[in-house]
Amino acid sequence: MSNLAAALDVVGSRWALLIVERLLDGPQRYGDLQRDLGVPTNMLATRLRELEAAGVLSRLPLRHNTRAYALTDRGRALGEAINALARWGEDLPGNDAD
Amino acid sequence: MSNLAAALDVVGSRWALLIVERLLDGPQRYGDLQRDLGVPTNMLATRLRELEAAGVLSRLPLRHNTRAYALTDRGRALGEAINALARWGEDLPGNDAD
DNA sequence: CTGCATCCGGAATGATACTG
DNA sequence: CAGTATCATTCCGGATGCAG
Repeated sequence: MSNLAAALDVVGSRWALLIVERLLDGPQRYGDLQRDLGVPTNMLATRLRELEAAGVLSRLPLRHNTRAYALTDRGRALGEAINALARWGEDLPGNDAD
Repeated sequence: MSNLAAALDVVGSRWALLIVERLLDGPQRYGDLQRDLGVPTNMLATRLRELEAAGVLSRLPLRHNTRAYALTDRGRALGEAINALARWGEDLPGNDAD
């Protein structure tokens, strides 16, 4: 399996990269991600578990019943790929040239 | 919708980036992609149609019943994102450090 | 009130057989 | 060789329920 396939195996599912992109701005809580991305709650829970298992993010306990999700070093390493993809997305039809 | 979401809308489906990665080496024919990537034939046809519609690749007629798929400029612009993702994939568990 | 699990219908994906 | 048609399976998304 190629390295690209291995990467897509981890972050190739529907919301993974969007979640990581949001976390590049700093740790976020569950509800923040949910409202900000519009991701269904069950999908968010599933992706967060997978991304945590893959070492992309980790849970930071805040107070009881409240925690934040923060990128690990491996998660932050996705920044370049995410930025490259987002820049590519700028040139797609339907995006104003700003 | 963010630029990343727009990009994933085009190349976020299961085989899209793997197909483009393969085409970065130069134009390929249907059977080449199918055997090289192990992608199911119907998925390959679907993705090729979508990627062509999105302006990522184009068909090059070779002879009767034979054509090749080649990246457009927009398709080649995905190279950076793909390479970034592939480099990220190198550091995942299960990959030897070489 | 926030963080999740479960249930269920619909969409995406995959295996295989068949056609021009 | 380059696809299409069909059907099984798996994934996704919205609603709802429930625990801390």
